[in-house]
Amino acid sequence: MGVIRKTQAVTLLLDEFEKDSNAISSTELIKRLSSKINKTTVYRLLDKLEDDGLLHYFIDTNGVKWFAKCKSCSKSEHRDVHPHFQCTECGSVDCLEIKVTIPEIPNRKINNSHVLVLGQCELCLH
Amino acid sequence: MGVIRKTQAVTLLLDEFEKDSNAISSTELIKRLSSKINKTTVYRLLDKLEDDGLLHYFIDTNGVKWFAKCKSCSKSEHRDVHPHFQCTECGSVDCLEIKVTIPEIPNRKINNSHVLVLGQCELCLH
DNA sequence: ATTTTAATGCAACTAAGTTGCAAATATAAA
DNA sequence: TTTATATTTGCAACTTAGTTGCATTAAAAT
Repeated sequence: MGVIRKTQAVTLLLDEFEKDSNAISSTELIKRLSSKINKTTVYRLLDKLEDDGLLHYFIDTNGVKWFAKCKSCSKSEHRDVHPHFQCTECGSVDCLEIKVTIPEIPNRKINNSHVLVLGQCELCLH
Repeated sequence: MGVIRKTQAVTLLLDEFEKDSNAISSTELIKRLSSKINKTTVYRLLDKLEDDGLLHYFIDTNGVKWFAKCKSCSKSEHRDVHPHFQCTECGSVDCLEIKVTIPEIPNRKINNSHVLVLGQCELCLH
């Protein structure tokens, strides 16, 4: 897979991630773009852009999928594996620049890890 | 909420967690119990038992909800907040006894964190 | 300008989970 | 032990996220 053509839909979708530096949920994107892009296309593009290493995603505690721009990933590897933070009050999600170390585990091979930190964001702490 | 009566359905559901020391996905539970308990009841009981501190849950990278027994939680707090491991080959999930430390983050209050480690389990490494 | 192939929209579908309500069943009270 | 009360359950219908097949449209290559 992966995006091959720079279509209008690709541009519109990537624009949303330029406007919004935080993560955006797939359903939110579908709402925002509903007048311009069909939801099937949104889902397909998100998949492709993730595949290309332009976006990464993760799933929050409600099962909602969130996407955000990658900073240093490529098609061959998602190097940009960082923790995410979700505010339990306003629900907003963003990427954390911190490093979380997962210890070795006997008899298992660790390939990857997903860390979601829950708490109150800067705004909601007031 | 919370479970008040020790009904047959509660017993059947908890039995599944006695049989299986790993985590079990909600859909798997619904399948296993389909002849005995209605899916609505399964969902409702899982919620209640989670609320009571008998089970905890988390969501995997596919958005599937997994439940497992708690070891030291109570109704007032889920103390048993540990990482989970999912095998990328067979899909099985279990609880890890390791401790993962999340560093402080400026301007945010951390309440909780969810860590999902992905890799190959003991069996799939053979 | 024409051809080729990827991308898109649409409608119909699937699968997970939820809701309202009537019927069943635990538990408490008599 | 029977009766009353309140929780629990099953069912059917619904919601919401995401997927599939296919015909049409739009990039890009020729």
